[in-house]
Amino acid sequence: MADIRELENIALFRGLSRQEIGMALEVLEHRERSYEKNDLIFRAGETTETAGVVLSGGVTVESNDVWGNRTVLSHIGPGEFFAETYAVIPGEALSVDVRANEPSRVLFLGLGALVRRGETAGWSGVMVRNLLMISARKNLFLSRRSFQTAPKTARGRIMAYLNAAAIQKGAMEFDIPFDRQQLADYLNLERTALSKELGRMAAEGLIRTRKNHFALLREEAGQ
Amino acid sequence: MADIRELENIALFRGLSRQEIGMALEVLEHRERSYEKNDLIFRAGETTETAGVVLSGGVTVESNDVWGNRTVLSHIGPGEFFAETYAVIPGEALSVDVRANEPSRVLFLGLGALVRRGETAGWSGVMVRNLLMISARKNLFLSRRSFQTAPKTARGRIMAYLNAAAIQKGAMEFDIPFDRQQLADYLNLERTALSKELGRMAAEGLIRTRKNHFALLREEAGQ
DNA sequence: GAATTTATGTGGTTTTAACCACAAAACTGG
DNA sequence: CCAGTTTTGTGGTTAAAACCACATAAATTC
Repeated sequence: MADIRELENIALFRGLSRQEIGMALEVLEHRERSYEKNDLIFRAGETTETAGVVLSGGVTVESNDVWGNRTVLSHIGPGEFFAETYAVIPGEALSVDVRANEPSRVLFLGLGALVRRGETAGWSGVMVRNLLMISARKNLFLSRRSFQTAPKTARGRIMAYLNAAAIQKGAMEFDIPFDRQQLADYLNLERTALSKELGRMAAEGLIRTRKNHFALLREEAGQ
Repeated sequence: MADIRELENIALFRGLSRQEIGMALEVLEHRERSYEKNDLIFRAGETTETAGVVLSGGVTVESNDVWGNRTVLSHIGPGEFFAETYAVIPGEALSVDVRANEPSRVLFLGLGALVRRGETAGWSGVMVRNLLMISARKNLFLSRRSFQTAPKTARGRIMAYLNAAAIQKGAMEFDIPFDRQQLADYLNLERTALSKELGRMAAEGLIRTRKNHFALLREEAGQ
């Protein structure tokens, strides 16, 4: 079960005392659940008033059309939210699936209640503002992905992605949360085309990679 | 100058009396400005605590890299917000330019002040919640664009875009806010490739188009 | 640890969009 | 209405990714 200490670092509860977090959990009808790898957490078409917070593990937000084309929109790691957009807009049907990318624990929070409550004073108001920040940051992430998928060449997209990852991790060497297929689906590339381009880049001495571990080898790649 | 009646329909002021809107305008240090076509309103790299509302005309949010590659992220029409994400996150540098797509009037509102004010009760709290809804909806728009740029073929992207436009307008015939170059930059296509594909689609009887007016001619294209 | 499944890489072919040069058409401002 | 500008379309070439079939490697299961 989730410890209050585990929740203190979650952006939604920033600025709240432990006691207030406890009260908030009541109001938000929290519940926790565990998932195995590849379990579906939300399905496109559903509606929800409930958002999820990843406590451990990781989930992917993806869209799958009837022809089997998959688009990976984002990866959500520990402490991060998913489906909060839909929880906040009443009746809006999900346009994405959410899937456990590995064994994961998820805390669900009924944000709909929070937003619809007239009351905005006190910790309730603080949480709405926190939620606004969370939503705004998600905007930035979505924009970022747009820039990573904008280049017309595979190399351009891969570079954009790896650069962003390096900047975010603050290191030239890092793990990514995707396997090859998922990275291809994230960058809107075909898997084997991605593999080939990564091979070429390694041959040119730009990167070194094994599985989901990457190292950027040249300055121009890291900045 | 903006009439209060012009502002009543803006999502940010939903649920506020005219009097409250007046007070809010004070707090938000509103100011209005007009732009000519192609004027830059915000420039990538800047920071702002001020968001914009389009009162008339329209603006585009775009990214331009040093090699001249342009990506059009979105078109903002009357009553809609831009840069509110950056206004809400203190110190976050814009990763996009905002440009007047035609002669436009813009109302600027200092949302930073609103979010940083401790007070969340009363109309101030209502506005924060409205802002959350605005931000959440922008999330949906950004996701939608991701789905429109995800297909690997020009035809797939064009279809995804036109379908979404038809659904949004609730009609099989409509105007789009983009010229050919902008639509190409929105769909991450090369302009002449877009022209050719549109030509092919017209030849196949799928669509009819002249300038920025489009008509979808077959059922399978309209749903 | 053998068998099976899953993930990744490679070669070859085909399709398609980028790219380039230019023509035609539509708009603009005197 | 004309000259100049901007927008849109077309043809041809090239580059690149999609696609397919398969090989290899790694992980998982029993």
